[in-house]
Amino acid sequence: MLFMARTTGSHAGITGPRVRQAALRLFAQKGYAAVSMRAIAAEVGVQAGALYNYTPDKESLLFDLMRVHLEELLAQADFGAEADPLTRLRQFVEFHIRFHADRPDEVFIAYMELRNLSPENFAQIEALRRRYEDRLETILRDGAKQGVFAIEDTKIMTLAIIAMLTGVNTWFRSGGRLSLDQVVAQYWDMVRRAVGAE
Amino acid sequence: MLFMARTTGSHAGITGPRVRQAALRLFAQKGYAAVSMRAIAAEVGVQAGALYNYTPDKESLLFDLMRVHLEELLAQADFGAEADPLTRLRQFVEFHIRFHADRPDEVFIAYMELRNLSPENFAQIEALRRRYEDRLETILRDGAKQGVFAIEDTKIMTLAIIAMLTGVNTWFRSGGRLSLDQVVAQYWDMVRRAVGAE
DNA sequence: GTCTATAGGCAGATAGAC
DNA sequence: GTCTATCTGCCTATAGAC
Repeated sequence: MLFMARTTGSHAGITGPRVRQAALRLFAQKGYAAVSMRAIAAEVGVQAGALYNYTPDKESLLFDLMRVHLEELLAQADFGAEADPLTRLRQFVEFHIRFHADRPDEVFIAYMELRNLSPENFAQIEALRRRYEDRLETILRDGAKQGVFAIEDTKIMTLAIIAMLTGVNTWFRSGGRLSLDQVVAQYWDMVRRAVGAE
Repeated sequence: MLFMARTTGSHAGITGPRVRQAALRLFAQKGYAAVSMRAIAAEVGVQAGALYNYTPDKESLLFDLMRVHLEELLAQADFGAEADPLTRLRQFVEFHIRFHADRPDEVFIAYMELRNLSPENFAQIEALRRRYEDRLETILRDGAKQGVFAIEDTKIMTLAIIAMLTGVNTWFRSGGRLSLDQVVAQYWDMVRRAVGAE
């Protein structure tokens, strides 16, 4: 048969993604603990029991959203080690701002709902985040070693830069006073000065 | 009578503060939505019904914690307008780091639990926070006007500095690798460079 | 794969005794 | 001011029909 008979309901294979998307939106809007499985089911258009075909429990839903988000972050955060540190730092700043501005809900959840993970899942998420921080710290250390940057403590500088850049998400709105290009340019100025380049 | 008879139980006047302290600790640790009135009561050592002698409802407990925190912040954030902008900026950086490091639970709640406020209460809290941001923005604008700072957009610089400084709370632990004095010194270096001073 | 029904438990808030 | 008892309702997760 070239054309397979549709199963009843014909939504096989798409409900799963819709469940994750509904959970993402609601968790970001109201907070994990304040969102019931019934609310997620209602957003998808099914009954609560049906959700358990796609997740073993509510926490796994949260964990998977965080894990996938951070794995995508790591997959895309590639700053060629052959380039000079100043170029790599500029690439990092631009990448971080754009990636996070594109995913406000994921970013919000990944920072705000860590308390709702089991210790094992928490450790996994923290390990992924740590790997991302290490990408920036490597750039800073390379630059400091070559004398391009003047940095007293690369660990603090790493955390300070990430906090500053991630803060963009709390106020940036597409279509507002500033374009994302302008935001990137201004934060790049601040970061370049902060590391003592040029 | 110079000496008043004690009322039965003799705790009149101290249960209220203990309720707020228990709520603060539990909200910060587990999140507002995940903490029940029964859990707060257990921490204080009373039954759940007794809490309603001290708060009309659960949300008021949260709101009052945030409001008092931000009012204390504003009351202490006084940077003499007569001094030069660079000195006032240094005072701001030191004050912000120390004040926030002293109150990790209050800071956490005031940033993470905004979603659980009614629209009216949310607006009040945001107004207080905005007043605090304005104190920094005024310093930056004065410095820019006098040519002491080189700042393209004072609003962005304000938010970037506050995000960077508040980020200290996510990793700083008293007794760790760095003293708070060292942290203050390093962040002051970064901020001074970021605004283009000297 | 989705439904209905339900088990078993906890939630916020209130009433009335002491 | 605190207690016990309770109202009313929602919670996560599972069982079994279709």
